[in-house]
Amino acid sequence: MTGQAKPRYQQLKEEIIGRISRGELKPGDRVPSENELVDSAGISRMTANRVLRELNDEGYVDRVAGVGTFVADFKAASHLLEVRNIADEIAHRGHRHSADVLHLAADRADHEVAAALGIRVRERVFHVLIVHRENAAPIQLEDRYVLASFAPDTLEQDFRAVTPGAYLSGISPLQEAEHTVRAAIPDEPVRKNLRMGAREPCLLVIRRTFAHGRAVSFARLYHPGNRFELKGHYAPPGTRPTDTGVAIQ
Amino acid sequence: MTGQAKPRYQQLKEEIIGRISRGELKPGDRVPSENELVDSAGISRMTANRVLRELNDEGYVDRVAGVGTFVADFKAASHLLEVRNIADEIAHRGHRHSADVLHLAADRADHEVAAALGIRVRERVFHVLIVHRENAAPIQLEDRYVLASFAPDTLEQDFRAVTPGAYLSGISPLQEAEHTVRAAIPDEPVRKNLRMGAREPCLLVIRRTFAHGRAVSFARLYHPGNRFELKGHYAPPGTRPTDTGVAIQ
DNA sequence: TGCACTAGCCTGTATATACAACCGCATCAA
DNA sequence: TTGATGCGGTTGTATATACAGGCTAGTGCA
Repeated sequence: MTGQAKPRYQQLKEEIIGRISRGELKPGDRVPSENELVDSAGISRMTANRVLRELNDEGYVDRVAGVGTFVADFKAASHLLEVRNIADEIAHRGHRHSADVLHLAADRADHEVAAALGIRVRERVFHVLIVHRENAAPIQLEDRYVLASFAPDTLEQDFRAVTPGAYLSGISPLQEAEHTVRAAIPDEPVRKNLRMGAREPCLLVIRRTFAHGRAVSFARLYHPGNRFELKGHYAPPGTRPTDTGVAIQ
Repeated sequence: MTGQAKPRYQQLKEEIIGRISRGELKPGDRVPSENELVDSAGISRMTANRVLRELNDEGYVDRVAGVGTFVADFKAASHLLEVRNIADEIAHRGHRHSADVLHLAADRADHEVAAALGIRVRERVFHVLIVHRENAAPIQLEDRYVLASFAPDTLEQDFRAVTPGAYLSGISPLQEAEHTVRAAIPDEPVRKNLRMGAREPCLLVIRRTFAHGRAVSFARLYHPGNRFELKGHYAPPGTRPTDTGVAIQ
């Protein structure tokens, strides 16, 4: 009824991915070598090689000949998941990033937030509101809700120094993301915080990120339409695509 | 001087990818089987298997046990490359797609178009302007320039039936895309064609697609901000991400 | 102390072989 | 005519083996 036995290389891949996503193996940790898998799992080295090679191809681990196999940093994936950390993005252009935390508290989920995070209405969630600036010009208003059980230390963070996205990635690799991009006319508070003109449109990115198979964060990212654009580049399969948010020059 | 000999499996992969991208092998065509590669390339079957398996993983080919290996339809990739064919997208929602061709001619490239396509200013390019509708409501204004040498039959196409994106994909698989997303206030002609209100923002997608390593098409896609949004979902590595454009309900 | 070398582990590639499952088609039997 | 059978080609998986090349730590020599 349940179906065929999965191939062994697939079973072992899933077991290792499971260990990574449950946090038993963290970025930088050593993964069993081919020979260790041969001994522990009773498979041939070619099969062990396939397990680790495919995990490498899929970005879960990094392999270094002569050294070993290690759980990958999830930075590359974060490009996709976070439209790249906005602080890194700004630094990459040689500009200066600064941020102000306008709000940081445990609030109650409204209907929209509850639906997005899969929790009950009025359940406790961490809520943070941050303005990000590039060389003093406001470029993003981040309105984010975080599942309290996922990141219990949220209220102690200094989000001027570490963006919420980076903080969340550090807790556990964010494995899945869903985002929606809209053009909209911002309401008064948003317009004020972004120093936008009266009838200027904004680019609104609504994002949910997932870890351990459930939504852990829900964010609305507002960007001034005349100073910001999203760029994406899709390269042929086999190479890694990149997505970035950039300020219009 | 030139460097290491590449591994044979890699050489063979590149040779087959080359045949696909030069159009010698078209979607649906049969790719040499593992045993044929064993004979023709003088390699072992395990190596031939790796060649075809990785091409399959990277989406270049489809493999069917007991039948053979065939060049893949590039539909899946087109989701990424074309923000999914808008006609398919609308049909997928059970709605009716219609389109009007407002302009279809060989025009001269201005500076922006010339730069985007890597041609000289005033060089001849095909220019097409189309309004796409979902159940009679205009949802996209497509302002596209196509490299004449790439698609010489452009002027004979009926773009009410086949979208330019689908037409171009049929000529040769589009292998690479670059896009920019902005929020903007449309100018008068765009606003009129999309039946948009006076101060309504639009979501503007600017896209270049590449084939054979060069830009072949440049398009500006305008969408009414209150009726359209872009959705993306990034799944864990190993699964294929999808990107779609959807109308707001 | 400092340096060169080597042993040992690791990944990367490649071969030869084996068995299972799947598919299409031709052949054969009812 | 219809249905069943089997064969050959194809992919999918797995093993055992081999050699090359990279890296590290420790050994031993100067």
